[in-house]
Amino acid sequence: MTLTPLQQEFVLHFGEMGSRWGINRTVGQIYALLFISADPLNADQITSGLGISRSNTSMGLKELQAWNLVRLRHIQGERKDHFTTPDDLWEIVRILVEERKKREIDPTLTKLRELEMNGPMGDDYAEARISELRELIEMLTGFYDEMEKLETDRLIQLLTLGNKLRNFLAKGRDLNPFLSAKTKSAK
Amino acid sequence: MTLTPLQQEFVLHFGEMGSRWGINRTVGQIYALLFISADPLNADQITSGLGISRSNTSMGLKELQAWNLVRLRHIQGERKDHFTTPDDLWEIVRILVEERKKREIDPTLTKLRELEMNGPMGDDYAEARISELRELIEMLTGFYDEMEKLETDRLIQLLTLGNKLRNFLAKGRDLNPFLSAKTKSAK
DNA sequence: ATGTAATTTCAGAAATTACTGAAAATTTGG
DNA sequence: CCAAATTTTCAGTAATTTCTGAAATTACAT
Repeated sequence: MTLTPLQQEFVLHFGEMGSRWGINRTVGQIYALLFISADPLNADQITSGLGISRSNTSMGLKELQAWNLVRLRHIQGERKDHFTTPDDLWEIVRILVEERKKREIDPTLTKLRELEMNGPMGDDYAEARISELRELIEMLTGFYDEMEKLETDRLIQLLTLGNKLRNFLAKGRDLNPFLSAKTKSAK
Repeated sequence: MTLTPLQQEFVLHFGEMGSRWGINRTVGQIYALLFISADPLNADQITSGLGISRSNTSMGLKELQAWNLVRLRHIQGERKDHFTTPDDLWEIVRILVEERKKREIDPTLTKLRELEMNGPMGDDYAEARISELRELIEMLTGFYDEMEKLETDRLIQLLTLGNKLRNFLAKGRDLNPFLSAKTKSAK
């Protein structure tokens, strides 16, 4: 399979960005190719389109499926497996956030709770810092859970509120005392 | 310098998570150590505390400074440079989001705009997909810019709104027509 | 100015991660 | 159930990244 010049450039960019996104070059390229292809592709098309080995394609697809970013789609009358990305970009965003949370945040939250569980160990500053960090992460993931529940058009509404947001969170109203006495001074 | 058992475990965890966060093990460890240390540390303390080479410490600190995650702090009467993380966790969150946006998102946004600029290239599906993606990223970064402007306590107020959020974004009110006719059907 | 302390740079070694080709395993159509 | 097609696995190799020690540079005190 030959890529159009536009596909080519898009795919190469995603390959280069891959390392910053925590995936390797070919995984980035495979994803990009599926993303800008109108129809589902089979593994051989990906292999020839990207000029990589068939086994590399297999591993890349496996990783993308583990990320939930790629779907298997059977094509009528075709024997080979075909793959595609979700059409709905919002679904992709949800998946990305969810998976990154699972991989990058949840393990740390678990570890922090575990460290707190082990009871006071006489290391006051470190203990304060750890529980402060845990509280912060809980607040952020709590907010994420709320946003997660919103239907897409409600979410868009929130994202495009613009300065109406500042209005809603009007001065002096309903202030949360969370930050009142932080370790700031303790350091 | 010897670490307390609590510090030790915290530091090791950050080291292990480093690869998932896009930094290497020692950089993660250095950051973690500065984070849970009550006082600023100098490079030799970090070196002995983590059991790494002096030059590795130097490079790690350099990278963390490029990330804006550690600060140089001069200690009265001390000749060596001392380093510390910001005390305020919210500041750390802002820095992290800002830096990740800069590294992981902005280059792609630029590339997408560039591809669109190169004018229609007769690859309709890819072009539609690219502009859809650009619009989405612009919306998300626009929202980020709004949140960026909020003072910390206003931000906390928003994050802890809980189900009041759903109330505010009440059914049928002020719906944004963004998603009305997407490429969904085009694929 | 000079010597010492502190930091950075950098070439190569070590470790890790990515990729390939061949072989094994699985799936499917007849 | 067989044979062909397809996919996956995996051991070895290639490529990349990380880390170190030695040398170079910079900062500082006297």
